[in-house]
Amino acid sequence: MALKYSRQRQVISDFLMTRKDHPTAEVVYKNVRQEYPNISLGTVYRNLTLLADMGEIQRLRLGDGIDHFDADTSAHYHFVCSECGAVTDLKMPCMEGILETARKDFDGEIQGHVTYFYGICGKCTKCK
Amino acid sequence: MALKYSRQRQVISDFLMTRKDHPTAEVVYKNVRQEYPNISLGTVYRNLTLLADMGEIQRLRLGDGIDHFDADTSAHYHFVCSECGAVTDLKMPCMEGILETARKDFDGEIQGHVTYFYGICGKCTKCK
DNA sequence: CAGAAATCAGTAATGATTCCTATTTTTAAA
DNA sequence: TTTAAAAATAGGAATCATTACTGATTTCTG
Repeated sequence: MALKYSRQRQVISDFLMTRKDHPTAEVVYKNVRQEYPNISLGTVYRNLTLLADMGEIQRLRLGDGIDHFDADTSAHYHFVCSECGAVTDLKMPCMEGILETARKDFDGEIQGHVTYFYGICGKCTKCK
Repeated sequence: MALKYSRQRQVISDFLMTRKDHPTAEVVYKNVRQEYPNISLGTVYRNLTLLADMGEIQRLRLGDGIDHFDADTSAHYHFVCSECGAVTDLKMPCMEGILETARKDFDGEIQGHVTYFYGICGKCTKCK
């Protein structure tokens, strides 16, 4: 067996499942530390990467230069607020056909696409 | 007047226009240095940011953690090779309507979207 | 239970990018 | 053309997210 159980990985995974705000590694670290005070940041990073590689979580790269993590591994789109940086899910269907369109006249294999939307979130709109 | 002419910025801008491969700041630096030997990396970064802010070039964030720059400021999509990292333009129309779809049931202002495709480029496909 | 293999905590290293400062350029006006 | 303020530069230090390293600890299999 290559992958051994680890209490730390379990706690990280459990924490991520409770969140719908797509936290960063740093946020995961700070929260997990509440119940596991001497977990190290490196362990958080390593396990987030492991979980993502196993397909149990999703790593989101949304242009802010910081990786966000999402326990919801289904295909769905995200919105990023340019004001406060909040990341939220969008209730829109995954765009089928977009890959077909991209494949036209392309020399190579297109395997997937990344899409996210940006703008000002509801909360920030109201605060102005 | 706020923005003054700078020979360095001109050279950077000129160089970028000759390229269709969306180079990184580091690549711009190495190339520009051929004809401008003591330009500094900080100057390259500052001017790329300035040009992008002025809308004269485009900053591309394609998930590899390194910013790429594109002198073509028209709306178009990119393909990133997961094997070699090459970035190429796709000849597909900008997806109108995608913003409308995203705006449905969303509380906040959606201003735009970022989309890129990934897979294995033609060159890497052949080399296997 | 023992021993190998994986994981950990803590810390150092990395790499892209930004910031800082004394010096040099640019530019508009005298 | 000279001048002086504002902006830009070179070079290097600092930042920040992330990864790598290492000796100690935990997990698992027989």
